[in-house]
Amino acid sequence: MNGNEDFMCLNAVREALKVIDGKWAFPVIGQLYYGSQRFNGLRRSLGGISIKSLTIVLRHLEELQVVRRQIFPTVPVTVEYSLTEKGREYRAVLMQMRRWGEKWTIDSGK
Amino acid sequence: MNGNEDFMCLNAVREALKVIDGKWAFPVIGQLYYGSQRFNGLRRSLGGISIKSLTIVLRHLEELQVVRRQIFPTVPVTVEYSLTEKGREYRAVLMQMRRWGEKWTIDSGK
DNA sequence: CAGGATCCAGCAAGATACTG
DNA sequence: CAGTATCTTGCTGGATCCTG
Repeated sequence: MNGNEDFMCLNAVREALKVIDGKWAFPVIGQLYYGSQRFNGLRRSLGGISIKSLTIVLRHLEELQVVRRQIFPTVPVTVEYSLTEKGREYRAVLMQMRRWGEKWTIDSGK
Repeated sequence: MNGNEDFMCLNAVREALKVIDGKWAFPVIGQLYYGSQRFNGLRRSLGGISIKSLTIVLRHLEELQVVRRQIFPTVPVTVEYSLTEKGREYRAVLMQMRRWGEKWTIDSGK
């Protein structure tokens, strides 16, 4: 049996699943594809996200090294969020989702 | 602006995201790639899933037409779950996740 | 501006008991 | 075997107030 290869594969997929875990991870990443943005800019772009939720999802993505956080010592402080190389390459996953979605979605109006 | 194309794209991705929503969707799909299985067979394969959770995730995937449910009028009744074509082709998404995961995961032991 | 801290509602999910 | 029904709990995420 090749259970070990299966295991490696599972771990890799699980790592990818972590990235889009939670209600806001995908919207945030999608927004960051447009370029780096600041905290409150993201809040406005994303519509209804709470301060807490945005903080948490950004910390989470930072931990996964998908998002980079840069602090500029202005007054008041400026913080910019952007995708890392790892994050930009995640686009391949989302594009594959798009292909699948476009092929199989009847998109019944609405 | 091509905001409309963005919108179409977003919808397609969202559709794909629905498939792996929840704690058990991916494990169940992964298990079904091995072939069609019955309810209690799935339960055993998946380890710690509860009856209720398995029921819910299967209904959910059935709704998305990713999983097919077949009933055989034996005594007692036999119910088999398998992936549809739509479900099998979802593998492309998971494989892309795998590629990304293998490229970017340091896999620090553990 | 960019959060931290706290409180709370709602849902996801597990445990258990029962049914055709 | 393949679920349904019910109870309960833990976590997700929103609302609100406060800070450097």
